[in-house]
Amino acid sequence: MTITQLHYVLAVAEHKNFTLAAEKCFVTQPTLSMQIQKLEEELDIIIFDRSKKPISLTEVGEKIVTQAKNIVNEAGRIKDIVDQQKGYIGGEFKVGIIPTIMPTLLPMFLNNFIHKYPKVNLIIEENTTEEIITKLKNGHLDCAIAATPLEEENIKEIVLYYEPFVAYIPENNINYSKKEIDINDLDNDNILLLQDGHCFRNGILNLCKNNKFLEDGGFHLESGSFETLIKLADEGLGVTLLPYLHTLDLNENNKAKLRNFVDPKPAREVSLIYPKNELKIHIIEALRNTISGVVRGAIAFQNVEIISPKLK
Amino acid sequence: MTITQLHYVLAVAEHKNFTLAAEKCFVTQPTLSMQIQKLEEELDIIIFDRSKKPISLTEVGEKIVTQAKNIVNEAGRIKDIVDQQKGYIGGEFKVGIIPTIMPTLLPMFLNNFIHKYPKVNLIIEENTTEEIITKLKNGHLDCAIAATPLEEENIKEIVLYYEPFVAYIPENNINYSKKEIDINDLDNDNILLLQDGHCFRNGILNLCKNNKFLEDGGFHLESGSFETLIKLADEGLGVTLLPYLHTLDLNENNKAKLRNFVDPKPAREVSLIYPKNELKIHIIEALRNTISGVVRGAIAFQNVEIISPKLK
DNA sequence: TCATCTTGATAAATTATTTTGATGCAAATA
DNA sequence: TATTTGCATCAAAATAATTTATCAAGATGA
Repeated sequence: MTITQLHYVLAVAEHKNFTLAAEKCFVTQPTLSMQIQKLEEELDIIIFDRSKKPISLTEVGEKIVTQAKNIVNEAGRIKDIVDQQKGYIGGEFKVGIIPTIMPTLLPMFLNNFIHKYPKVNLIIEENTTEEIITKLKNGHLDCAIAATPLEEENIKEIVLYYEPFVAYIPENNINYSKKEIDINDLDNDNILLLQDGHCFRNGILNLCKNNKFLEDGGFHLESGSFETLIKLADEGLGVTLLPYLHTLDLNENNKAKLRNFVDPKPAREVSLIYPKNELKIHIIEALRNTISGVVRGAIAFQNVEIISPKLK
Repeated sequence: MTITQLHYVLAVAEHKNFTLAAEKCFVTQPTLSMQIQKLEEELDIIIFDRSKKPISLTEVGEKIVTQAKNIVNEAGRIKDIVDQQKGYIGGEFKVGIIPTIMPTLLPMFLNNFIHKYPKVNLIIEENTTEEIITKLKNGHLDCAIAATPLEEENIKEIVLYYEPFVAYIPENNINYSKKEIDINDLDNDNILLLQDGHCFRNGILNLCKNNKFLEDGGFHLESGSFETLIKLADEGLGVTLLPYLHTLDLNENNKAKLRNFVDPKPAREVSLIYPKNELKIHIIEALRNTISGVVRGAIAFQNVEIISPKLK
C-alpha cells in the first residue's frame, strides 16, 4: 500500500470514473486501474463495484476511503512541518470563522492580507465554534477566529480584540429613553439571541443571569441572523444585543435605537485560535498582525472594560 | 514520500543506527540510507544528524518522526478495516484496563482467552480512565475495561458486570458491630479513597454526598492502592470501600472487618468500552464473551441492586 | 437490431525506482 | 598504526510503475 495508491482511490471515489480520476491525478487511465487493482489484491478485498454505473464503493470500500482520507490528510502535514521549519509563508491555509464575526471582520482584513502574502492560498469557511474545535483538532482547519475563552485542550488562543456589545432597544421599551444602558436594566426584558451553536449566544447568557429569558424561557427564539433579531425587537418582542462592529452597518433608523452600555461594558473576546502543534505558526502570526492592524483603528477608541464571560 | 520511507525513518529514529534499523526492516543498510536520503531530498530538510554518535534527530526530524508515527498508525488501520470485513480474529489487539480492575479481573479471563483465540496477539496495559479515553480515540488502544458510564462521544460501552462495594470497617469504628452497613451509616466517617485519576474514586463520591470527607476535607488522602487504604483504616483514620472482587484475596484478619451493604448496595458498573468505528468488533465480542463467562460465576450470586453513580 | 460510444481491463514495451553487493571513507577504538 | 564500526556511494540487477495501443462489455441511439 502506498500513499499514491490511496490518492488514486480517493480520486476514483470522488469522480466515480476511472478516466476522469486519472486525468485529475495526471496519469493515464491504465495506471489507475492497475494500481487500484494492485491495492485490492494486496488487501484481498474489492473497493469499487465496477458493475454499477456510475461506479460505486463497496461497503468495505467506503471504510477504506474514509481511512484513506485520514492517512492522506496526515501525510499532508509533513509538508506543513517542513514549511514551518523553512519559515515559508505560503501554501494552503484554511481559516474557520464563526458566523457572527465573519461578515464584519472578514472584509476588514481580507484584501490587505492576500496582497501582503500572495503565496498563501487562503481558504475561509464559516463554522460554528463546535465545528471549529473539531476541525482544528483533526487538521481540517489551520486556524480559526472565534469568541473566547474556550479553554480547549491542545488549542491555543491569541486575543485579537475585545468587541463591546451594544443594546438595541425598540421604541416602546421603557429603556428607550435612557442614553446609556446598564446590563441590569434589561433584567425584565426578553433578550433575543441567536440560536445555539452560534456562540455569540453563550457570550451573553452569563452576563444577565436573572433575565426572564433564562428563568422561564417565555419563548424560545432560534434565529440565525441579527437582521431577524432586530426585526423581532422592532415588533416589540424584546431587546437584543449586537456586537459593536455589526452596528456600523445599520441604517439610521436602526442606529437610533442603539444604546451603549455603561462601564464596565459587556464585551466578547475575539481570538485567533489554532492547534498547539503550531504547524503554521508563521502564517498565523502574519494573519494576526494583519488583523490587529486593521482592527485597532476600528474599535480601539471604544473604551472597553471587559466583562468577559466564561464561555460554554 | 512513501509509507515505506516513513517506516525506515521510524526504525532509524528508534535504533539510532542505520545498520541495525535496516535489519529490523529486513532490508540492507544501503537501502535505508538511500530511501532516507531520498526523503530528505524531496522535503529538502535533514532529518538525522549523522555527525553525532549515536545518530540523533534534528529539530525538524523530531517533528517529522512524530507525524510519521501518526501516518503509520493511521495506515495500519487499513488492515484492521480489512480484518473486520473478513471476520478475522487475530492480529495485534491492545486493551487498556484501569488499575483497580486489572489485578482482579485479568487473571480470571486471560488464560482462557489466549487459548481460545491463539491468533490474537493480546497487549494489555494499565491506564487511567483519562488515558484510556484519549488512547481509544487516537487508535492507540483497540478497547478497554473501565468503570462506566463515561458518556464519551465516539465511544461505546457494553456492561460486563456490576461489582458491589464492600465496606471495610476497622474494629474501633462504631459500625464495626453491625452485620450489614447502610451507606448512610458512614456519613460521619472519613471515607478513604484512591487518588484522583483512579476512577474508582468517582464511583463513590456521588453516593455519600453528606460525608465529612467531602464537606470539609479534614484530610486529603491520595493513595494509589487498596493495600494502603486498608492499613490506614486499621490505623483508625477512617473506613474504606473495596470492590467485591478485591475482597476475595484478603487475609482472614482483614476479611473479618468486611461488612456487606444492605440493598440497594452501592456498586460500580464495569464495562468493555471501544471506539464507535467498531474496527475490531469481532475480537471485542470474543473478549466480551470470554469475560462474561468467567465473571458470571464469580459475582452473579451477589444480589446487586445498583446505585450506579453517574461518573465524571 | 446494428453501429457507435463510453469506459474499464489487458498486454507489451518503456521508463523509473528500489534493492543489493561491493566498496569507500571517516571517525572511534585499541 | 591497525582495526573496527557505521554510513555513504556506485553500478548492476531486480522490481515496479507508467504508457501506448488495443480489447471487450455495456450503454446509447438511429
